[in-house]
Amino acid sequence: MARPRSDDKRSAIIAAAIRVIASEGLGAATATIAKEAGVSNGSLFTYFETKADLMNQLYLDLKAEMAATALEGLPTKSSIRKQMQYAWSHWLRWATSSPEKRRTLAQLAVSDDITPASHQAASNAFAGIRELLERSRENGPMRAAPLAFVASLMNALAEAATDFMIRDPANAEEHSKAAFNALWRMIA
Amino acid sequence: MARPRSDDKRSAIIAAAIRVIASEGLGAATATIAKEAGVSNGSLFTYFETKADLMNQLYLDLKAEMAATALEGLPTKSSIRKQMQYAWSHWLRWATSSPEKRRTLAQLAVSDDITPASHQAASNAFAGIRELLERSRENGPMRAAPLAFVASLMNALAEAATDFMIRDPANAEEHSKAAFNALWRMIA
DNA sequence: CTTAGTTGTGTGTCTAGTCAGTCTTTAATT
DNA sequence: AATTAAAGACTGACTAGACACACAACTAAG
Repeated sequence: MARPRSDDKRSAIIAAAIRVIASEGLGAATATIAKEAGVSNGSLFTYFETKADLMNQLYLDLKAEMAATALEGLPTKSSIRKQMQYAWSHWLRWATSSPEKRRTLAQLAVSDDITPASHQAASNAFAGIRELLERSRENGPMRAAPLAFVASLMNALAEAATDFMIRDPANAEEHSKAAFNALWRMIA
Repeated sequence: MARPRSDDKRSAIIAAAIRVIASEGLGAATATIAKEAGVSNGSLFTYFETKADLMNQLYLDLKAEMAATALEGLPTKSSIRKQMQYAWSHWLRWATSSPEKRRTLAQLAVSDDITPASHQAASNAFAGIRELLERSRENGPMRAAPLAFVASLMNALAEAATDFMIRDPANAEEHSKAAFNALWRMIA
């Protein structure tokens, strides 16, 4: 061993990438990200082998943070509906209150250099939410559909609701509730 | 007047762009698109001032085609539910049977160089579908929500269902129906 | 004193858009 | 119908700039 890598620097690069990609899109230069993070161009590549590698790790970090936030403090003793509602509102609150993270995540989600493995891993991070969903729909009209299908629909609703909330922040809370009720009608 | 521009060439460029962007993403070089279209590098720029201009026109063309396909042959005498179901199935059928167009459209939809004006124009192309939606929800639980909000949710469901249908073509028809029923429960 | 992180300049590659010269079409004139 | 002139589309080599990543020199940790 010799000089160790610094977690701070890794975080700084990730944080910088979020800001820069949110404002410039995926075409953002690694040099710009490095500068924003306060490290040299070259150092970025000791923490991330390639730009694509950075993108993939960033994608995972954000997805994991999103899922964790949704489930943090979940009232596991309450009814399944209450639990789902809790996760939903925390999920959308995270997304609307971190617009840069959300913007960046949206870009990454459709990027060609996120590998299938990363998409898979991201989906695993959502296991907790999928479990809630499974219990929510178990007696509902979609009980026979593939869970992954129902999860896609839920995810799509969350994305769309978030977009709308960001565009119309004054009524954000209302939109969140309306979308949850819509989801519940759909699955339960 | 002198030598007129050829509609064929414009179409060839648009068609080539669909193919190339579907396979290489938005980073595709204009030279690649021109070659695929069988025109010279330079000619592309007599039909489209800039690459961004090409992207915007392509986006509009695709959105318009999608909306037109959904409403083509609409049984205007039938119940509103039947009409909506008709539009829904045609919409999803177009998207699943033109995977390159769909892939390209998905890329463009989140691209930074689609102008707000283009997004606006694309939304106008959906006026017919929005009208169906308005009538569908007029006595339903979302009657008080902004129509644009409900439209976003519907659009999100359509996108998600399409993705799933492409990944699991054997059960495509089933997924389409399941998603429509989900939509209907949500709004009507 | 060895190992490995750090730096920033360097480099090879790639790309959007340009341009000088050429070719095609249309319209006017004979 | 034949000739001519003007407009402007067509071409592909070219340019100017950007970018991901390599590297040689240097520095800090153990």
